[in-house]
Amino acid sequence: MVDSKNIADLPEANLRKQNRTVLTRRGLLRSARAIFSRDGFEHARIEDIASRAGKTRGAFYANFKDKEDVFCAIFEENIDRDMEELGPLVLGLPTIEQRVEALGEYLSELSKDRERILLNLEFKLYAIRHPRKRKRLADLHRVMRLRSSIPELDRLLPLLSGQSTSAKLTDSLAICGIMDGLALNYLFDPEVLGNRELARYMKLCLRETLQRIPEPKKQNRK
Amino acid sequence: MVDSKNIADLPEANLRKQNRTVLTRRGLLRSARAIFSRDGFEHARIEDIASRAGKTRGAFYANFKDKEDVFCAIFEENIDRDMEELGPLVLGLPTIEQRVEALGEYLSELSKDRERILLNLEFKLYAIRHPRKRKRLADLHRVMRLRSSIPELDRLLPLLSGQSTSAKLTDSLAICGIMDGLALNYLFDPEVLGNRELARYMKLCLRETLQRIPEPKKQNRK
Amino acid sequence: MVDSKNIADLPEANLRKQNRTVLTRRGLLRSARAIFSRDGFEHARIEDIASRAGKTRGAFYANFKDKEDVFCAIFEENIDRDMEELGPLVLGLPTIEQRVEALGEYLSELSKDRERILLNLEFKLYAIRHPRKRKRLADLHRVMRLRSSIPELDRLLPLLSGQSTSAKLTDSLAICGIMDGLALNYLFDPEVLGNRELARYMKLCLRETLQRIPEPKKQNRK
Amino acid sequence: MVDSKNIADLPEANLRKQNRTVLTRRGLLRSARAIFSRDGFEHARIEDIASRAGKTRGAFYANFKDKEDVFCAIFEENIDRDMEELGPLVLGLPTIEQRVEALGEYLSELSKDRERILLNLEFKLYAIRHPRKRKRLADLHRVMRLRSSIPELDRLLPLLSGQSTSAKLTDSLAICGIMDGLALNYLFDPEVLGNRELARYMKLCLRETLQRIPEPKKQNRK
DNA sequence: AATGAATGAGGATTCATTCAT
DNA sequence: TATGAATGAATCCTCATTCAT
Repeated sequence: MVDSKNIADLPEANLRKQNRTVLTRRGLLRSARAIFSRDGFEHARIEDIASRAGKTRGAFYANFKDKEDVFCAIFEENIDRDMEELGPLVLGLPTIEQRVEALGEYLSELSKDRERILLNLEFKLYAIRHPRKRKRLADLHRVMRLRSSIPELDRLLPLLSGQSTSAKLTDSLAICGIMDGLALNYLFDPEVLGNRELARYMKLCLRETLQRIPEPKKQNRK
Repeated sequence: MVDSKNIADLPEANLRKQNRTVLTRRGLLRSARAIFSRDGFEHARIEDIASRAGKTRGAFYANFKDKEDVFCAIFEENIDRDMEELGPLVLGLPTIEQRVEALGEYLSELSKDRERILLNLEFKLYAIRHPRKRKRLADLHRVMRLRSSIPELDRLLPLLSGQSTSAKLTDSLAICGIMDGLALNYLFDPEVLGNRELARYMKLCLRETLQRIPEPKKQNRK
Repeated sequence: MVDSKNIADLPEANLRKQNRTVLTRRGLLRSARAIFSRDGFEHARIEDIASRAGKTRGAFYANFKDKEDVFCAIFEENIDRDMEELGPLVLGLPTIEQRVEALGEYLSELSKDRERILLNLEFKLYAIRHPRKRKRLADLHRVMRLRSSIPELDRLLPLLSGQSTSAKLTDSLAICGIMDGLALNYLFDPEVLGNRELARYMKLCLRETLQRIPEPKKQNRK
Repeated sequence: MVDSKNIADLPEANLRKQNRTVLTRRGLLRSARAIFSRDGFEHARIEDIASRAGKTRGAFYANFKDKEDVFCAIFEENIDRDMEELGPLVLGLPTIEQRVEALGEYLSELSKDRERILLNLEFKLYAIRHPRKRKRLADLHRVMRLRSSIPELDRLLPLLSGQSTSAKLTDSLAICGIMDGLALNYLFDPEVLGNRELARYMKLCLRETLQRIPEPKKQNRK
């Protein structure tokens, strides 16, 4: 008796319930991004994260184990989202120089996404400072790189094909690093380090990276 | 006689006392660098800073107003210290390429100074996140740039002379930024982004910066 | 069915929760009175206040912003409570002299309420010493006077009706002042300044106050 | 040899030294009065006391055992100073009413000496709150009363002669109490409780006190 | 799943007091 | 006697986390 009622009821109720759950979690994640990027990991308060999402601490703890848990969840979420945008953007372009141009533009645009930049730095600093956890976090980051940049860059930038996977990783990381640094300093002093410079240096480094192997063919650069 | 003794005594005592004070302060500063770089500004504990210097919290508060005060003091101390090392190092070299080489080497070496890199990032993040204080901190940083890099780089790298001051600032900051980013990512994943790459990218960007104006002379690069 | 249960449940739960909150707050206030009066505002420890109420510091801070906050809350609570007792007590009596008698008795009784007296002094000293806040605190006290003593005394003591409001205020404050002083000194040295004297002086001053205007009618005093 | 030199030198040196010592102590006491009255006993900081006297904490501890020590010293100092001023002021007047008038004027004037009033209240509160020490402090206060007010009031106000010593004490204390209270409330709200009222109530109570025994002779009051 | 009261560890800061000079 | 660096106890306050509902 009870069952038959439940069988009919539950799916619908579950659906709604599940939906609400998903929405809550999503809201908390969005909120956490904002707070972490505004205040940094250490200074961020669970309560601020919850209340910005219109919830209370209880909701937070119903969805995440602790502060570090959301923190990681944020980056796991990022992994997939990122390059989905990059592929379509760059793949269509015919020449390397155009791709460099588009990619540089894209990355220097990213650099102005304050939230993203600060989260990224926060993540790396956190990973660096917690050696116990570094492996886990670095794996997470490595996964991000492997899953996203390489396959994509691979297809995007055929000239890289000659390199070993590890060399590609290195180059990707270097480009990320340069982006990190330029973006950080752009936030630090936008008047001095402006948009234009951001883009210029991004492209310079991309170009270098992409042409490392066929370096003698300098005529390509024209 | 008694007087003369007193006259002699007091300064001596003062000297010793002053000396002790200076030593304590110096010790606390050194310790603060280590702790801030290890734990980050927010997570750093005053007690850790004090006890690492063999002192107690009281000694800390006798020397600094609060955490932020030491934090700033560290960077004020850096300002003068920094480029004193750079001048002698590079000025002696005759050709630009040699200077680029030496400077790149120096900067990529700096990038491996974990403490320094992390402090730097910490400083910039802190400044970015505290707009009220950003002006003060950015001034501090600007002063650093203006006082050190420019005059020095100016003499070091005559090819820059043609640029406006603000363009020089921009370039300096960009180089710093790239260093920040590469260094951060080197710490984050030294296996993937190694020494060699660090130096390579540093030099690439330096070269670009230094040759922006006379860009046509690309044959120099060979 | 499930719905109806939920609908019924939540308010009930809320009620219980709210109740608990109110009880906690009330307990903390009661406790704060005791501690403040025992130790004085400055010397009072939050922890003592909390633990005397069977709670921890956290509970305290969940209910009050800080020490000053409870302190004010205590007096805000007093405002209403006070004269509720005075009205019934005195209004029933027919002659002025009886009222003076009853009021004097009441006030000299109050003077022996150690907690109350010490809190009152503490409050006034605090207000005097914090000019920035004095306005706020004096307002609080003024309100107390205006809301309670005046309307009440007004009805209680018709002979005062002829006076201006400000004169009434003055007289009320004077009576309070004399009570403060006598009570303080009673606590300071009960052997020397005893009950009887307390009452005697209270009544003397009341009589003076109440008869200031119709002062010629000295025969009433008999 | 040494002696002869010392014999000649020391007295002079001692004199100067002693002088300096006395001045230091005096300065610290004066400063302590100001600080205690401004901040209250608990909140007062040794360093504030010292630095207001142009000295450092060391000088303080060279002259006083601890905070409570200065606190008591202040009142011991007061004991003698006080009524020295009162005698000459009042003794010359012929009639009781004139003396009441003068005394009332004097006391209401005292009530406006902020420092004095606050110190007095602080002293009494402190004594009340430290039962262990209360005896000592109350003795101190009793001595003050016995040494100063009574003998003086005795001579000043011959009508009191008929009373027992303890009754005189009581009356003195009552008058002090009323002064305390009125003065406190005058500081608390000078706009409402002004000069005039202060004096009026002081005189009222004095008159009552002084005429308690010959109370029937009401015609004297005219 | 969500609330919000309560806990209690954690850490900043203050200051009376000591002590070497 | 006086200085001032240093100590360390005392206490405020914050906040991650738990838990009853």
